[in-house]
Amino acid sequence: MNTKELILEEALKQFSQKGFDGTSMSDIAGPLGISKAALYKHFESKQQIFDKIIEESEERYKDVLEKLSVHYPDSSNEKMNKKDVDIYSGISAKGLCENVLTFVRFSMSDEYSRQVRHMLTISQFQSSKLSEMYTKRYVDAMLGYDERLFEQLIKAGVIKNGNPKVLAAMFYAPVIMYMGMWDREPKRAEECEKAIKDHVEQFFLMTINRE
Amino acid sequence: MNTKELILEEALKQFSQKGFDGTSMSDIAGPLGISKAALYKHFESKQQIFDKIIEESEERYKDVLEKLSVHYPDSSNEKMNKKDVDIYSGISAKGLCENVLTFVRFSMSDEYSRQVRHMLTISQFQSSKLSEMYTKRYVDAMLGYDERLFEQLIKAGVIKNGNPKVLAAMFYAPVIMYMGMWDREPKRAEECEKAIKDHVEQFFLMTINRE
DNA sequence: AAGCAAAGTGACCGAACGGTAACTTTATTC
DNA sequence: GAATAAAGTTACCGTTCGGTCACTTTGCTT
Repeated sequence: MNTKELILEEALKQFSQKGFDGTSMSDIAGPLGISKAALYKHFESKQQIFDKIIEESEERYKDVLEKLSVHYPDSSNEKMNKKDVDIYSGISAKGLCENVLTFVRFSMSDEYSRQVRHMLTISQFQSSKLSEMYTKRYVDAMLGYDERLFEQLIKAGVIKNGNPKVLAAMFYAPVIMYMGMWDREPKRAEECEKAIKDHVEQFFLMTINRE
Repeated sequence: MNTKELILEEALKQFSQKGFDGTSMSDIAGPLGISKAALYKHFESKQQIFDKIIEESEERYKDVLEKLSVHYPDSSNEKMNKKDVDIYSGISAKGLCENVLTFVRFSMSDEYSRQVRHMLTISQFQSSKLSEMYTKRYVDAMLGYDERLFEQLIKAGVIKNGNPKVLAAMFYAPVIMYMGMWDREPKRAEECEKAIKDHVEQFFLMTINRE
C-alpha cells in the first residue's frame, strides 16, 4: 500500500543481509517491482533511507522501553520487602526466568527485531553514532534495567548480597551471547535456547536466598 | 619489504574499518604507494585477498590455542586435588583473575587481534563459513576452555558445585560483552576494564568454596 | 471532463568499481 | 653486460554505482 513504508521494509531486509555498501538502489527497488528512479520520489538518497530506518527503529525501541518500565517497581519505594516483591510479575525469581525466556523468544522470532539487530551488528563500526547506539541498546539499557531489578531483589532479601551491576552483567551477558550465536547459526537455535534456560535457572539457584 | 604481506596488512586494516564492500582495490593500493594494478601481481582478486587474511588469521589463531593448551592441566588426571590445582599458574582463583585480565589487555591492545575481531564482527553474516568461524572462535572455543577448567576446579573442590558449562558462560560472556563495548567505544576503555575486573573478582567470591 | 500533483517510467549522466593489457623498471643471475 | 623474471606503471575495458532528467501514468479534486 504505502510505497514509502514498503521501501523502508525492503531496504532494512537488504541492509541487514548485505550491509549498506553491499546493497544497491536497484536491489531495493527490484523486489518491489518499481524502478530505482522511483525511490528518489520518496527519499533523497540511499543514506537517507538508511537514516530513516535507524530513526524509526529508535522510536520503536523507545516505545518498547517505556512498556518495560511500566511493569517495573517504583525505585522510590524504600519499604519493599519479600512480599511486595512478588506482586510484580517477573520480579520473583521464577517469574524472572519466564520473563527472560519470553523476551528471548520474541527477540529471536520477530522479523523486525532480528533485522534491526543484524543491521546494527554489521554497521556498528561505521560511525561513532552507530557504535554508541549499539552499546546503548544492547548493553547499557539492558544492564541498567537488570541492575535496578537486582538492587530491588537484594534490598528485599530475595537474592544474596553482591554488586548489582556485576550481577546484572553475569545474568544478561550469557543471554545476549547465545542470542548472537542463535543469529549466526539458526541451526543451533534449540541448543542456544536450552543454554539460556539452563543459565537463567542456575543463576537463581546460585544467587537466591534460602532460609 | 615483502609487498604481499604489506598488502594483506593494509587490506586487513581497511576491511576491519569499512568492510569488504566498502573497501576498493585503490583504497588498499593507495596507502602503500603503488597502483591498484600492482595488487594483481600478487593476488588474483579482491576476494582472494580477503580469503587469505581469513586463512592466515585461522593459522595464527590455532597457534595461540595450542600455546594455551600447553598451560592447561591434563584432563586425564583424575586424582587432582586442591594442592595439585595450585601448581598450574592461573588455575587457582587468584591466578585465573590475573590470567583473564592479561588475556583481555592483550586482546584489546594488539592491533592484529583487534582488526581481525572487527573484520569478523562486521562480516559475520556474509556467509555460513564466516558465521561458524565467528562462533567457533569467540564462543565455542572460549566456552570449551573455561568449561574444562571449571570441571577441574569443581572436581578439586576449589569452587562450588554447578554445571561447568553454565559457569563457563557466566564467567566468559560478561568479559566478551565488555570487550565488544571497548571495541565500539574506546573512550570507555577504563570503564570496561574496571567492569571486567569487578566481574571476575565477584565471580570467584560467589563460586569459591570457603572452609 | 479538466486540471493537477504525486508517483511512476526509461534513458542517461559522470564517477567509481574490479579487473586486464601492453609496456617499463628493477634486480638477479649466468 | 645480456638475459630474464618479477614487480611496477599507465591507460583502458566493460559494468555497476548513486543519482538526475524529461516524460507519462495514475488518481484525486472541483
